[in-house]
Amino acid sequence: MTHQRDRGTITITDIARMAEVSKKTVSRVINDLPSVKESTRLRVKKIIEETGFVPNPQAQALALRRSLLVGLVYDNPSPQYITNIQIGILKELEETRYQLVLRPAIRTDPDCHDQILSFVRQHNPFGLIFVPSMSEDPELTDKLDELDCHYVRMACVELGDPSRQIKTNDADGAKLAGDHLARLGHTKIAHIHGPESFLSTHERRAGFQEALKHHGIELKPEFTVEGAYTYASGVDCAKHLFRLTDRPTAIFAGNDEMAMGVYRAAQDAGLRIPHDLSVVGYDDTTMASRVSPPMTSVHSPIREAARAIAKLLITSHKSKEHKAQDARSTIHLDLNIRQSTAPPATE
Amino acid sequence: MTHQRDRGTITITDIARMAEVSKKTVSRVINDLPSVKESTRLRVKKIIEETGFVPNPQAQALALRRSLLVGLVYDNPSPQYITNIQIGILKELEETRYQLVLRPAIRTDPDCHDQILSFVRQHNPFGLIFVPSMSEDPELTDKLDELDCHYVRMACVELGDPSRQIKTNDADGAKLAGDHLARLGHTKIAHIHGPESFLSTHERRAGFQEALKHHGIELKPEFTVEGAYTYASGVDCAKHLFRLTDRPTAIFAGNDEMAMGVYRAAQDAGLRIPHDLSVVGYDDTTMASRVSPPMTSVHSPIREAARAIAKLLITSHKSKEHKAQDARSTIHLDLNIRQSTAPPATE
DNA sequence: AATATTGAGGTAACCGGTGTCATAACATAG
DNA sequence: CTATGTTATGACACCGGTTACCTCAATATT
Repeated sequence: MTHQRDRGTITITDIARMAEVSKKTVSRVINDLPSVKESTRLRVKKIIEETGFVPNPQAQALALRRSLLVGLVYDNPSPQYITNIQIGILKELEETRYQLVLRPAIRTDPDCHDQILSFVRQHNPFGLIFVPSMSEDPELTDKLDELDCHYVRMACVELGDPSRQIKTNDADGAKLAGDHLARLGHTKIAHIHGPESFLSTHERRAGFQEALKHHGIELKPEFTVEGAYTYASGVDCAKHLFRLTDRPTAIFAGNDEMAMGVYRAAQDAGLRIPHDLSVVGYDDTTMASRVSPPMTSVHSPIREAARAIAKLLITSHKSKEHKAQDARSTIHLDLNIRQSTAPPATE
Repeated sequence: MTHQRDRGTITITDIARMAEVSKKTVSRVINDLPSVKESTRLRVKKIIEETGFVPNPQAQALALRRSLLVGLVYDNPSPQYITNIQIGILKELEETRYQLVLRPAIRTDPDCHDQILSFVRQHNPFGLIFVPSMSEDPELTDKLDELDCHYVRMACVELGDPSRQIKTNDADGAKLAGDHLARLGHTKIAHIHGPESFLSTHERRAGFQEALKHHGIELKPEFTVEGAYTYASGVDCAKHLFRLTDRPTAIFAGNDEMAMGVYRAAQDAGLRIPHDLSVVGYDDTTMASRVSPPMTSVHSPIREAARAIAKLLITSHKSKEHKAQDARSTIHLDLNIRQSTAPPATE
């Protein structure tokens, strides 16, 4: 007589009874542990299959001190960016039993670390996924190591164990932008970069600078201004550049948000894009293709990168000596050339 | 001698020993249950306070058959919308122990229901939050009722228990749009609405139509076209409208995405906004304020609504007879008038 | 032949809480 | 001063898994 419970959920005890073995043996089968005769293993598996039994996550979490939760730690406020990250991760987690939990953070918040650490201590997540710029905090990762918490990171450069990270190679992306503008014949090229506290700022600026240098063009200090990766800062920085006596004919903005700000400032200043000013963005957001004229932007496959990082979290945990190189090499950057860039107007 | 465990986590047993009471009494204090002498309660509370003890979520979930997970079920793919929803919910959940788990769904997927139901059965979430258009599925909610699963909904109309729902009153929002265009003097007004399968489509269209009627204007069938709430469909629908012999002088799009499509189509057709064509959107996304000219759009406080719905989930569970009217009444819609609307050009 | 090793499997305690029920302490009524 | 509630508290099983440890037979080793 089957003694059904609350929602008629089947437990490991039910399976054990049906297969006429002990709970422990069923547990061995579930976890693919040795010391189970092949015939027994098959018999148990068959019953599990037929009944659709799935081990209770809470009970496992309690016993193993490790839940099925995967925490996504982020601070980038761009909706487009963060939803792409989420979609990528969710895609990878789809067929697994893991659940994605959102852990937004504010890096400047004094108890930002504590919030994450207390989440880890209380909920014993399977692991954490860090995306920029939360991934760039070495102190935090040190603390997590102490707690023996599993995590992987997405970042623009290598920082730590390469087998637990996906590198987005922002410098390479910026090089594409620099190369493109130089080839068009621009020489008076400006760059609006992000805040110094972001590694991507340095990477993108360095890559851009290197590409220009390769073409014998100097990125002048007065043509290099600091924005905040926001629309408003893009407007301000562009206005500043337009006021210079010998204004630039091309601007590479550190991200699309700021590039959109450049569009606005250009319009206000009566500059036509691309005739009077070429603009290149970074991120290739949806907006880039919808503005008028459609904007040239560096495209980074965020979704795929997010999926790869989620995969890494799951696999790197099992096989510690796993090679992440393959995953990393799939991150392919390219420049989406649209109508916001053209050769400089002849005087 | 304190026998520390793995991460030095303190358990209810530790507290019990320190307070010289049984586990059960500590449990009573934690859950604010009666039958605890005031002096005992205070003593236990003090120790809990001092040690920073927090009950283990997995153990509670196992015993109570109810976890601290709150599932967000959505299918709206707009990044801006969904991040606003998330931000609002997270804000409300911040000081609680609940964790937000993402459960994206595809309504047309045949096993969309099964995925949600199996999540519920396996993870025993505290509750689910449904946002449009996932909230409009009566079959699904019936099944959840069977499972005795707690849920709340955000929707544009009332559908079921009002104390477990937040109404966004889309019809009222659309009325604002209709009223605005009519007051400007437009009579040849078109509406690009969403798919018929969305309740918001009907609400917005009805509200818009009613506002026009109030001004003695008819919403002609040939000026009412169906889009898909996407940018591309907006472009197509607008192109169709422009080809009509007596084209409209104003268009109200069912959402900003489609309104952006109208912008593109207008530009391609050489129509200047607002001189040749007035455009009104719905949602008041970030893009609305950044396009050129900045777009008039119906503003709905999504974030606040999301926060309210999360609050409802938590509170309605405790006091079943809780009044949700207050929460609902705070949802205040308004029209953000920008430069995309103007009186029709005189012939 | 005696002993060690291995394989297959079971038993019982445990993870950290909560439910049920019994009981001690105390207050009130008769 | 006992009878009777009521309040405060604890003992113990249980939620559904896992780990540590044990048994027992079959095989390998000396």
